Amino acid sequence: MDYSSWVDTSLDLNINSLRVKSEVPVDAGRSEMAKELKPTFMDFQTKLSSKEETGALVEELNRVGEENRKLTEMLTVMCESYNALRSQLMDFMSKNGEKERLAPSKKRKSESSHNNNDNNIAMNGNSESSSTDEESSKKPREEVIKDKISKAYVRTEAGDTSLTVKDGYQWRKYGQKVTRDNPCPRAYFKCSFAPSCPVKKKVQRSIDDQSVLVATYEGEHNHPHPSMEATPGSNRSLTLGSVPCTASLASSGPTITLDLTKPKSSNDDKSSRLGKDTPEVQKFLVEQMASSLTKDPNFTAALVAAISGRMFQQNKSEKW
DNA sequence: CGAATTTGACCTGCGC
DNA sequence: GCGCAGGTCAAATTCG
Repeated sequence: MDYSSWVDTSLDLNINSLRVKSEVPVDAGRSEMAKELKPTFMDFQTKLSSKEETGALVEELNRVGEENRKLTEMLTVMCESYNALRSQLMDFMSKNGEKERLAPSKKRKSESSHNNNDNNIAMNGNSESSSTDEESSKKPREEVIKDKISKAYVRTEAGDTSLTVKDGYQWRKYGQKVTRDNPCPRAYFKCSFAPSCPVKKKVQRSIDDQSVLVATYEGEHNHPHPSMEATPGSNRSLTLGSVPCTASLASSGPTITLDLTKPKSSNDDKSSRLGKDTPEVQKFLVEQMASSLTKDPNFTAALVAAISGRMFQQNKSEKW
């Protein structure tokens, strides 16, 4: 999918007032910049009276504000596109899921209802949440963990045989089992960061692609994310609500695996939280934008020009 | 030596 | 009720 068609991340920052042309090749631009900047700002200083200068600054401020507004709109559009696409995906998967469920299976009920994830098109979630009070009294141990189930797909390096998914939390392994439908063993983890945290995690390699780890999270953490407290920014994973979003660094660059398999019908509040109103989502998108901005040589050049220009301007005004 | 992991035994739910 | 399969427990083992 071509995400670049949604939003043009190479932002046109309208830096023409500084005469740093975006068409100038980067390397040439950087060397030319020094030559170009001095006369530009000398002209800028000498030609403008203080009133004009104030006006220009106000104009600049307005322009920046306008761009800020545009960015916000772009972000909104992007989020809406994401939501639309997501709902389409849910429709598609629910149709497929029904087909699969119609097929007679000798497998256990629980397996067919929420564990048909072998082909990476998973319908996970709360299909069992309709259990009656009678049932829940029969199995009190399960009632807590059945409410929040999410999946994360994490690509690992080829030689990596460990079943560890680095999502920032501390996990204690308490079991491993080879399941019938997948020759790769499934590892069972409990969250050990907080003693009372009920969250469990199952990690198993995908039967289709053994380099992909499928992590199934059950329950919700009753404590803040460890990386938020300890080393913010050191961990490149975050959790969007109960939906994990895992970033792993590969040789070709960061791979981001989002769990989009939450059923639309269940947990409507969750679904809406995935939208533009979720601060985590906005933070994540802003980080993505910031990342793409800093990678853009034109933006970097413009930033250098703007900063050096301001400094030059300030030095001049101090001297005068 | 304490914490973490491994692994076989046991428990539980489900289909027949 | 029996067998199967997934999930959990806990003693043994490994690791830092």
